[in-house]
Amino acid sequence: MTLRLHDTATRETRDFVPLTPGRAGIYVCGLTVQSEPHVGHVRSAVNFDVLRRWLTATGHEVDFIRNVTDIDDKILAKSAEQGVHWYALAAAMKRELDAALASINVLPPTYEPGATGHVPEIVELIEQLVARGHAYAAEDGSGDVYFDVRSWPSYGELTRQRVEDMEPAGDADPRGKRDPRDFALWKGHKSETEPATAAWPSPWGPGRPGWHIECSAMAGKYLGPAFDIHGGGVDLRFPHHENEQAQSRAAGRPFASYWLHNAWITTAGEKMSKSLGNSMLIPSVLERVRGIELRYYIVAAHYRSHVEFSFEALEEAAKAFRRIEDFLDRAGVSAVASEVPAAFAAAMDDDLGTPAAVAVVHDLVRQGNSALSTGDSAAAGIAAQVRAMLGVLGLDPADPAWAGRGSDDRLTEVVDALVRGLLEERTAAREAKDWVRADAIRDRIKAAGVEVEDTPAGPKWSV
RNA sequence: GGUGGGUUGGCCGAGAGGCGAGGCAACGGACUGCAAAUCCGUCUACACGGGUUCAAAUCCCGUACCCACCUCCA
Repeated sequence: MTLRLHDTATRETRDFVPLTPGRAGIYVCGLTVQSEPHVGHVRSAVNFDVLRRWLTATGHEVDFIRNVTDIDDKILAKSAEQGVHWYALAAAMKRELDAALASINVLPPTYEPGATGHVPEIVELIEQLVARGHAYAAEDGSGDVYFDVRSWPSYGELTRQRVEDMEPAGDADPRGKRDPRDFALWKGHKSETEPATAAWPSPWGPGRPGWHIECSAMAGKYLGPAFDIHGGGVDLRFPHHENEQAQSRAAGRPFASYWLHNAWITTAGEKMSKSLGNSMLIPSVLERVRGIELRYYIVAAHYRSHVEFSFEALEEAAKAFRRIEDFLDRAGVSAVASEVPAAFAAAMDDDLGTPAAVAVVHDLVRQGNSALSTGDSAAAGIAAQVRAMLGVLGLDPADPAWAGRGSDDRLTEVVDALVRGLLEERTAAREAKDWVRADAIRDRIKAAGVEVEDTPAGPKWSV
């Protein structure tokens, strides 16, 4: 069976056929580093991380490029408000993003280019577009350069919209545009309002890149004129991805073969960016659940399904994940199977059907628990398969990526030593059938937040 | 106005013509000194109104409501 992906450009789920067999080039639009990352932001990263891991697991060599927009209107506006350098704000937010992604085990991209480091490539691409008659310098002397939407007949093809039907940007300043729908490739420097550091030299005078052009330039540089998969959030389909494709194709580059878009996470029906309090920011969410549990929550929903975020649902997901973890604990440290079960592979091949894939994990967990309770030796093999599946989803609790998060090893040793003494007393009481005393000890430990379970192998404690 | 998506059991969340995804919660049973964990079982749902079909949550027509995008957005 081969991987099938839902291509939002054609609205079809079709076989993934890489341009070069055994290789996959993926470009994902990352974040504009202008504020702290929230749950919605990391969903996109997790979704495409799962795609990457599955392609890798099925024998592809993956080139995974995720950009970071480190200069734009918002960064400039926010930094001005806060009285800091724009690059200081961008760098600080980039560190927050890195920390958030690391906390949920999102693999670092093969390379993570930023717009500010690719001005020459951007300028070169704009020059190509001007030379081909698809872009023009603004006639108002602003130093802006615009893409000429009317010069590119297939503009709108990605989102199946006709230029005439598009709502003209009423609020936008038409400046030197030939058509209100033309968009900026290059933004001339505004020396009276913008810092001098936010400008780079260009044939059209000092300025900075427009938002869309950076992705075309960087995808082209690292993945070539044609590459396999372009990803991002649904909101980026238009205008961002439409414009990226128009720019790239107008410059003679075939661009992406498949377009993948992840759906939103909302709160109370609203976009997170609108309703956002601090509680949806990653550090606060991680005060409620562990990173691996947050990741499970994201992975358990299909990437194209809208998710209504709630802490109740998140905590429920955490419980479901602990069931998987508990099984692995009970089964003991195991190997990782080299192959994933066929039902799991089939689910993943079907447009990354992680919900069905997670259901397969749970089926195996139940079988494994059953084997453990009857002393069946199959349990170890099942645990190895479970670990293999979790690995693909980035959810293997034994992955060193999770180490050091959630529990401190030295502290665990200290607690273990203290609790063990009490448990020995309790065991003695139980052997003497002194249930009152045994339960009193268990209650005392519980009052400190430690649960005790009696297992055939003796008492076990957990926080 | 244009474009795309949605409405599934107490809850979360899959599925896309027949064969009950999975989890959480609840209830019953097994196990246990009692628990916990685990296992077995129970709870038979698809917004509404028509239609097609031997068979519809799934296809078609209509209606209602919700969400996203239309140049800041993951």
